[in-house]
Amino acid sequence: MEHTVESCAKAKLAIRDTLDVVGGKWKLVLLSVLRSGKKGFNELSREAGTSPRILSKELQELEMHGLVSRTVCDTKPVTVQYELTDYSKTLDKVLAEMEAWGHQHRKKIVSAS
Amino acid sequence: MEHTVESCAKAKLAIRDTLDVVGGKWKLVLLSVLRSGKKGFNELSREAGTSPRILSKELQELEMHGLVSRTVCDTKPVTVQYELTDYSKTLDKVLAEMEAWGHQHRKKIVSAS
DNA sequence: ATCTCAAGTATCCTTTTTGTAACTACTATC
DNA sequence: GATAGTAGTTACAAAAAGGATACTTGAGAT
Repeated sequence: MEHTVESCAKAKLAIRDTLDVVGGKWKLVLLSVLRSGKKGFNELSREAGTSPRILSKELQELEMHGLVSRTVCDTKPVTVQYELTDYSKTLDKVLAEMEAWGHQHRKKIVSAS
Repeated sequence: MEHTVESCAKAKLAIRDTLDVVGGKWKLVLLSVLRSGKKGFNELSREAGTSPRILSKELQELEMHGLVSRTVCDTKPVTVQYELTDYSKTLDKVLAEMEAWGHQHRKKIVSAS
């Protein structure tokens, strides 16, 4: 892999595109949490640690981008299931690499102190 | 790889740690741009498309985290070289995966319209 | 009737981020 | 002396993001 000025312009664009979809404080965390299975709204709110307002907005955006599906279940009280889509699996490697990096970085920081 | 609730708590933390270091609009873009070689301040500003104010702040943070080195050269006008550190190479896979994803996502979107 | 629980929404406010544009300091050049 | 190029900083404003809390709606349980 070479790093010319032109190839970097492409890379820059791709990075930006990715950040537009999964950037911000919560989207990757939500995807990561949803990997352990489908979740209801409040359940997700608890596990991710987001307030309902934020969660609602983030989920709508993830749904728009085809990364999460929302299913209303005919139970009483009505429940909703949020679940990863097949397309979201294309992000698996990104998530895996970020998890791995975060993990090793924390170890590095801790051992240095 | 299994996705239990506990392993997801770990994953969540790691993702958060990563986002704390390279999250935001510019850091990954700057790292990506710097992959084509060391750059001066204004050069970086032009290529990345950031104003000096933002660039200055972002570079300081990247330097603090050991991802970028800053070298003052004894030229007239004084110039400064910003360069990737060895440690920043640990992010190569993350960057590569994000680039790949952004690239395929754009193709998908374009072909759908 | 009242309480509870689900999934959200509405309101309000604070913090963070981003951007613009001007300005500094230093030197070299015209 | 005026101008330009380097690397930033400062001041100010605008926008985006994030957070806390209360409220809504509908049905079942007490």
